[in-house]
Amino acid sequence: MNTSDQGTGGTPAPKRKDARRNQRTLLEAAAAAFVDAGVEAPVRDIAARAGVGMGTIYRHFPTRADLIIAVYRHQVDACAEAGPALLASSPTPYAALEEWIGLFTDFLVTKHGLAAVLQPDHPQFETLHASFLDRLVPVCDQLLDAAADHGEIRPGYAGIELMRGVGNLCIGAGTDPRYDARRMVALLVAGLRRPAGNSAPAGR
Amino acid sequence: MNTSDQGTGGTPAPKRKDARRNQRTLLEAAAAAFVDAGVEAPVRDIAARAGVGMGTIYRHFPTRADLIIAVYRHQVDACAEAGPALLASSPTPYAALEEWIGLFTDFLVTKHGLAAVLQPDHPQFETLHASFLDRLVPVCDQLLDAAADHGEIRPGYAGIELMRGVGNLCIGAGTDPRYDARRMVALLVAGLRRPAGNSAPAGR
Amino acid sequence: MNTSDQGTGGTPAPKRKDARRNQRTLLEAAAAAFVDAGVEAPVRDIAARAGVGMGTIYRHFPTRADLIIAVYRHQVDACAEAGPALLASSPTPYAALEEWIGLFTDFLVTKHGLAAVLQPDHPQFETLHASFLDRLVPVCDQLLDAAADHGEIRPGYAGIELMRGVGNLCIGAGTDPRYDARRMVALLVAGLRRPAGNSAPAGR
Amino acid sequence: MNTSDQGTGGTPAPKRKDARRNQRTLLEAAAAAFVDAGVEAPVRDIAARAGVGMGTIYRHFPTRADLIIAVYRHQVDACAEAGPALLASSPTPYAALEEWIGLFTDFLVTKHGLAAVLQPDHPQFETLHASFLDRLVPVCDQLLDAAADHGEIRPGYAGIELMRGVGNLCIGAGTDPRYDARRMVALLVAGLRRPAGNSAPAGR
DNA sequence: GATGAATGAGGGTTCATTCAT
DNA sequence: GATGAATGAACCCTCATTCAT
Repeated sequence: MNTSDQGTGGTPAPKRKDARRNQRTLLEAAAAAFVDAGVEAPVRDIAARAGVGMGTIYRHFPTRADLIIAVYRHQVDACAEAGPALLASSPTPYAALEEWIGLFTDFLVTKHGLAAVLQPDHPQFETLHASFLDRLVPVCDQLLDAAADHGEIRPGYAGIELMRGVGNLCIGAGTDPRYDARRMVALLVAGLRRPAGNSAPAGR
Repeated sequence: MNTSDQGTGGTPAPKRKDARRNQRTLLEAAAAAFVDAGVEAPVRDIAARAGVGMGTIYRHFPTRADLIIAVYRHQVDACAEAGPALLASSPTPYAALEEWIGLFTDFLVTKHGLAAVLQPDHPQFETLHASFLDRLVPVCDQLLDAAADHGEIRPGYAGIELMRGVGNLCIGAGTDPRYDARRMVALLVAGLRRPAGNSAPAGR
Repeated sequence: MNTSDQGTGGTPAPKRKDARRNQRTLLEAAAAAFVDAGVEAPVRDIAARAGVGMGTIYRHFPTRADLIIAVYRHQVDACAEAGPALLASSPTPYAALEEWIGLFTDFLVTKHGLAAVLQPDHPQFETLHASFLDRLVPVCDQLLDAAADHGEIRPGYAGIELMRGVGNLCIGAGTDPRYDARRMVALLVAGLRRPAGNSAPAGR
Repeated sequence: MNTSDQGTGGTPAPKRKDARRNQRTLLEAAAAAFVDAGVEAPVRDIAARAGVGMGTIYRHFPTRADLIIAVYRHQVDACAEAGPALLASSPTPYAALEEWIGLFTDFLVTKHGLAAVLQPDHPQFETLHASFLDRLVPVCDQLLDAAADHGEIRPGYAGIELMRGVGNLCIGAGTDPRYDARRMVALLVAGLRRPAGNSAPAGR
């Protein structure tokens, strides 16, 4: 596994040292701007925070999706890697699933505005959508399968839908004190549990 | 008691026949525009669809919130009224809850873009938020209470959070065939069920 | 002198009694609106104050100039009529002039925004300009001539320019406590006085 | 000490050569537009005249007040600087005052539409008002004081009111051949003269 | 490479004026 | 005649994106 940033896709790391430093500055500035103004923060603002010109941003990240992906890259990676680890260390697969979904939820909830990005509204965001989910969905699938095999949850649920569901539940988290995204996510995951006896959720 | 639009409040029906017809046209155009472009669809576009000038929209609906509320008014009313009816006709309160949430979900899923509106991001949307939720939350509370009293679900969940959760799950429904909002909503509602024995969802 | 409003021009008085009442209401509403928002007050506002439709205003006063003229008609008339009276009753023609200019100034200063109307900026306002000045300029000329004949002021100043000057000095009166239009008008009129010996104002 | 525009404050000169040229073009276009359409000339028109996009105007002059100030900056400065010079070179302070007011009048008369700006109507124009008057009023005060000390004029008149008065007299100059603003200004200044014997202007 | 100036589409809002009812 | 609904031109302002320096 080489160190150059080629894994799942994304912008290749630039050669020159100063350019690399520049890119890091940029990502930090973007992350900060995203926190304050959402992932749709004006390019000019991000550039200003980073102390660079707007052109520099466009050079490094031709589309906004590229920038967003890069900003959250590391955290997505960390989350992906946590999956197998949790499966190995948790008492049961379901517990691992709960834990892992919790990690993902924390990630989304903390990063204000990110969740909204997983919406396939804007055409440009397909890239983005794919980039995030391609990395995490297999992990989620693995956890779901393990829990299902273990008889803890009803089978037939795909990682992709669970991820999208959790993502959606996290939209707007933190803006309304009466809405606690984590509680709702917990409810969703609880819904997966094999019911005591009857009354399986229909799903239509 | 005349049939004109006096129910719960909102924009009073205009006097003149043509204006009334116009208002209806407007609402239909807006609904269509919302489906295609979300509730932030440009005023100009909505006016063009309706074949009227922009001023006409501003006359009938001074703020965007007024328009949105008016567009969904009837459906929200219908949904609110369905609650008690279902409670009376269903075998158990939980069944009524399931059914009712299904209605709400259908409403949101069909009206693409509406769900995004329940986000308390934009200040203007407080009005809107209130208008929708004030009407439906009490109904949901009633159903939740009944089901809890009946021992079918765990107590302690508020209508507001469930509504928000369901609303969120419906965001972007229909844009991705792999994501079925109704399935996820069903899962969420299933999560409310009193667990057979152990392992209550934590909720943090 | 007959009572029907035909003197200097303007809208002929309508025949029916209710229409005449309507017109009075309109003028009062317009006057009030002009005080609050200047002579450019939105037609809709004036109509609303008068409790009539906008169409009614357009019927009675096809152009804004017509309305403005009508609103100030009586006061302009009164001012015009005061000229000869003052000339007859004042100790000297100059005193009459001072007094009369004072009346005119009071009229303009009180009627916020009117002064700005005497500006020949907007083409439409020629009508207006003429209407006001045609009535008052001869009076002013008469007073100037009398004072000049009496040796109290330097000859060669026309009523039209003095009126315009006074009108201009009244623009914006009342918006800035440091600017007292009446003081400046008094200065202007004082400037007309035949100088003791030397240094006649050049005028370039 | 470089020549770039750092004097009294205002918009800093941009770094790039093309931007600087652009700014000049803009100022000329704005000046021309102001002459034709007043200081409220549409941003689009000014931009079109200058052959630039509207954004360019907003970049250089974020508010309309900034633009207006910049347009008249140099001339206001020149006028301000002329005051002390005239005082030094003129035979008497009153002569200097006459001369200086003449300069100010020429400035206003030539720049049709500027005078209207000194009206404190629109809130935004406070900035503007201040910017112009803060520069010139002290000069005028100095001249008034000198003339008063010299016994040439009656004391008690403030620069601010004289400036406003002159400004007002210049409104609409050049649109009506029968109105010569310079003549009226001369009259106003003549009114300041200590009267031969009696009859001081009242001022109310 | 980096910069940030310039562009201009895009969206909101107001209000004089016309004209169906 | 009176009404007030509808029209749409005219403005304002923002910001993604390009490209000269």
